[in-house]
Amino acid sequence: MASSTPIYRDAEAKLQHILRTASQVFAQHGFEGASMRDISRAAGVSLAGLYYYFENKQHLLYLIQSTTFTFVLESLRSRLEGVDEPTERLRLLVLNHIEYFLSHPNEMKVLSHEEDALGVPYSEKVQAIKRRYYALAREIFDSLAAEGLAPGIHPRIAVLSLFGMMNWTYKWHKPGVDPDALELTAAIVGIFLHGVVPPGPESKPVFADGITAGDQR
Amino acid sequence: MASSTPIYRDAEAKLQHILRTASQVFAQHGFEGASMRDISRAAGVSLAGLYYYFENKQHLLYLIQSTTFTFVLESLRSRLEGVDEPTERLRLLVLNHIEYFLSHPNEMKVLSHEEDALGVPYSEKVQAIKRRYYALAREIFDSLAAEGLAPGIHPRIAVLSLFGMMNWTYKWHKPGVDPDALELTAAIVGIFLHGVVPPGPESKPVFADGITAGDQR
DNA sequence: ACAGTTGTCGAACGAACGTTCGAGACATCA
DNA sequence: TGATGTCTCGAACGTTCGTTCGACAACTGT
Repeated sequence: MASSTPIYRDAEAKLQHILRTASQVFAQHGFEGASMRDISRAAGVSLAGLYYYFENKQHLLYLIQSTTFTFVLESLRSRLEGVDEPTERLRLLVLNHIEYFLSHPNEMKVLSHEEDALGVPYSEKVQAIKRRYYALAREIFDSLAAEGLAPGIHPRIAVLSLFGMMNWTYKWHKPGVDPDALELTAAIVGIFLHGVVPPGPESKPVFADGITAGDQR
Repeated sequence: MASSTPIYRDAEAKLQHILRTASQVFAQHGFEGASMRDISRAAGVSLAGLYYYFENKQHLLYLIQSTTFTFVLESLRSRLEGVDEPTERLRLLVLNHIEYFLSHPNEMKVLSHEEDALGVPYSEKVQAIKRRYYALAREIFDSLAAEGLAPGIHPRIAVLSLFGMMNWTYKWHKPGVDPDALELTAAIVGIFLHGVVPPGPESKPVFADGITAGDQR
């Protein structure tokens, strides 16, 4: 059973090409704003020819989101292997995320920006991957928190704030002028772990009632 | 000249009603995904009747973004008046932003999500407000930084990371289950200033090369 | 009572949309 | 050579899109 591989002349490669091109078009005009004609023109495939590779426009978006998200998740899993130190695991989470963001900006913009564009049944499948990804991040954070946590930090909010810092980058990061993945990762991890204020002898915690301790200095 | 007020039977109020309703529809389906017919139905105005209040769909989006952004900016300015302490000014920035996010989720989602949906000439006007808002935030941060900054923090990245934490909230915040504006503000300011790790005698700075200082404990 | 402005709407416009269909080109293996 | 599966496409389908137009009611100031 050596030659049980499917036919595949180069259909698989062409699908990947279409997915990459469609990501670019979706990133530029949004899912609803981009037409199948835009994609067919950009990919160099006839309008009808596109439908050989997927069932409809939603399915196309699903393919992009699903493969992108799966790759990011699996890439993180493999990087995490054999690493136990919680801080380093957190750094790998951020690095993996940021690296993919900067190297595949179109795909990641589509992933971040078109979350709600998918309808059932596609949405559930993507949600499932997202939940696994979040659970892994949460697990990493909880290990870190076990070593000690600043007072008043809710784990859920901490993790979502971290994702906020990471996912927002697609809105402002300009390759070449802004820092690369390694430096940006260090910056975000630094802020997340220790904040922007240097550790001092007298700390000034901020309470929910708005009173800042140690006002006069 | 006491009765020099414009005619305004209730046109201004009705425009506000349409803007609110349209924000809701845009927030739900996205700018491109929402049709003028959706908005007319939701607002209880005929399709043609909408065009008495604005020139076209883009103008409608512009009105939403412009008034929302202007309100947030002016609201922040007035809160900042007479407050000099940098930490408290930063807290007011976050509080103002988060409060409006939680009290006007539709408008803020449209503001965050449909940044690129506007074309010239509308886009430039909104960009101008955004630049003023960012400049004010940057000014607040720089005052804070003048009192001391953790090593390796780029101001631009710090401010944009803060905006990331704040602006990402619309993707996950569930009213009633997640914290209210005051508490959420305290959480975000706390992370931004001091991070999630408690201040300890031996700090563990993270360098760009990925080596964590003080590995063994 | 009249003229003018403000506000509202049904009906229609051309354009663009996602999707389908049947035909045909090309390669494969009998 | 002929049958079969893979891949591609022009042309068209019905629907929905943003926008416009002309008519008309209601209110205003004279």
